[in-house]
Amino acid sequence: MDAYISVLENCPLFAGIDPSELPALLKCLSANWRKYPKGSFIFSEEDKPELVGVVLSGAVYVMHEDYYGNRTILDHVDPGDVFGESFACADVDRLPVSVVAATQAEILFTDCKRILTTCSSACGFHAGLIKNLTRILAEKNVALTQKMQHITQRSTREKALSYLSETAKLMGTSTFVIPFTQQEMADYLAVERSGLSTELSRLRKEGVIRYRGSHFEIL
Amino acid sequence: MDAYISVLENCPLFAGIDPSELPALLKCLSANWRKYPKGSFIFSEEDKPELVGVVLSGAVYVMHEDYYGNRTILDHVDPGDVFGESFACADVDRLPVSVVAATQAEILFTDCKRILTTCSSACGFHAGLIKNLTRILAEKNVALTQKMQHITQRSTREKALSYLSETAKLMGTSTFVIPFTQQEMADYLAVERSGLSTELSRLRKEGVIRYRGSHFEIL
DNA sequence: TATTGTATGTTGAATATTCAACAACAGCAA
DNA sequence: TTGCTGTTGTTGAATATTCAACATACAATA
Repeated sequence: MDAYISVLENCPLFAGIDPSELPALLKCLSANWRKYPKGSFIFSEEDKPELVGVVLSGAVYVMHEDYYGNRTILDHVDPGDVFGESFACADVDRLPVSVVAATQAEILFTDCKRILTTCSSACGFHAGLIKNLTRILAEKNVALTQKMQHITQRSTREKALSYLSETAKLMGTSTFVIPFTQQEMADYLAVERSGLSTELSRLRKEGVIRYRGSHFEIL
Repeated sequence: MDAYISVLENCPLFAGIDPSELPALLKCLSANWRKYPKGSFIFSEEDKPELVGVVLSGAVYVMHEDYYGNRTILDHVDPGDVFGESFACADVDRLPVSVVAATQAEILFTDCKRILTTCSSACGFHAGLIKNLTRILAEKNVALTQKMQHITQRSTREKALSYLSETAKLMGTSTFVIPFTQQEMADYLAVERSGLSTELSRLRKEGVIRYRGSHFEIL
C-alpha cells in the first residue's frame, strides 16, 4: 500500500494535501484496498453506490450492458483517477453501470459519506477534500459533455474523427495511444466494430490518419 | 426579484438555507439577474465560463451546434434549476456549449468563485453552498450518464423508447409532458426529425404509446 | 372564421450502418 | 517453428437512417 503513496499524491482527490499527512487521512476515511484480476467486477450494476474508488495500478472501465448484450464503455480510468464518486455523491439507489478491471488492477476505496461529512475529531482535511471532490465532479461533467459531442455525430466516420482529434488535443500531440482496442473503441463510440474498422482503414487510405494497434497519428 | 424568492427556496443550490437569509446571501454572492427574450443567447460558445445561472422563470436549453449546423440539445433547464456550474467549477477556458432561452426567461447569475471561496466576512453560508454545489454536480453527472444510455441505443426507435420510459420513470406516471417539440426531441436524441416522427407513429400504431403534441402516454 | 405560420406525418431515393462470416495478421507460448 | 488466440480487415446482404420534398394538421390571431 505504502508503495502507492506517490500515486495518491497525484490523485486529484488528495490535491493540496501534504503527502506526510496521507496515512492519517486515509485512516480517518477508513480507506482500504484490494487487488482485482483482469475482467473482474469491481462494482456491479444494481449495487448500492457508497464507495469512491481510486485506481492505484492497472486500469478500469466503467461500462453498461443492455438487454441484448450490447456493451457500452462509458469511461476508462487510469492510475490516480477516481471512479464511482458521482453515484455515491448523488445518493442514487442503484448503480446504473458496472466497473470492470481492464487489466489486473489495485483499487483504493473510501466511503463517500466520510469525505462529505466533516468528522468529529478536529481533522482539518475535509474542507479541502470537499473542494477537490467538487472539482473532480465538475471535470467529469465537462468530459461527459465532450464525449456526448463525439457520440452525437451522425456517422461512424465523424464519431471516430471527433474522438481522435479530441484525444490528440488533450494529449497535446498528433501522435498518441488510446486505451482501447478497436472493439472497445467501437463500444465507447456506440458503433459497430466492423464499421469502425472500415472507416479507420478508409481514413488511413485517404491519408488523414496513420495507426497501428492503439497508436494513432493525425496527419 | 423578490417575487422569485419562492423559486430560490426550491433551488438545490440554496437547499437548507433559511429563506429569510436569502437576500443577505445573494448580496454576499453579488448576484444579479436579467430577462431574456425567447431565442436569445444567455451564454455563447467560446465565452469564458465564470457564472452560474439559475432559471427564475421560463426555461433554457443547453445546446451545441457543429460545423454543418447540426444542432444538439444537451439539456433543458426549468425554473429553480441551475446551469453553467460544471464549466465554471472545472475552470475551463471556453464554454463548449451555448445556453439559449427556450421561452422568455429570467435568469439569476452568481459568480462561481464566490460560492467556492469562503468569504472573509464571517458569513456562514459557504460550507452549505459548497455541499449543495457538490450534490448538483453529482446529480448532473448521473443525468448525463442516463442520457448517454439513450443516445448509445443503436436505432431511432430504441432511443425514443429509452428516453420516453426513463422520463415516465422519473415523473412517476405513465402520462407525462416532455419539454420538447419533435424537432427538439430529435436534436436531443441525435436523430433525424423525420425518422423520429416515423418511429413515433409506428409505436403509436403498434399500441406501445399514445401521444399528442408533447403529451405522451406509455401503454 | 379565415389566414398564416409552425409542427407533424409520410414518402421514395440515396446513403450508411449492422450483421454474419471469414480471411489475414500479430503476439505469445510451447 | 508451430500452433493457439485474439485483433483487425473485408465483404455482401439485410436493414435503417438520412435527406428532400410535400401533405396534412394544428394553433394563434387578425
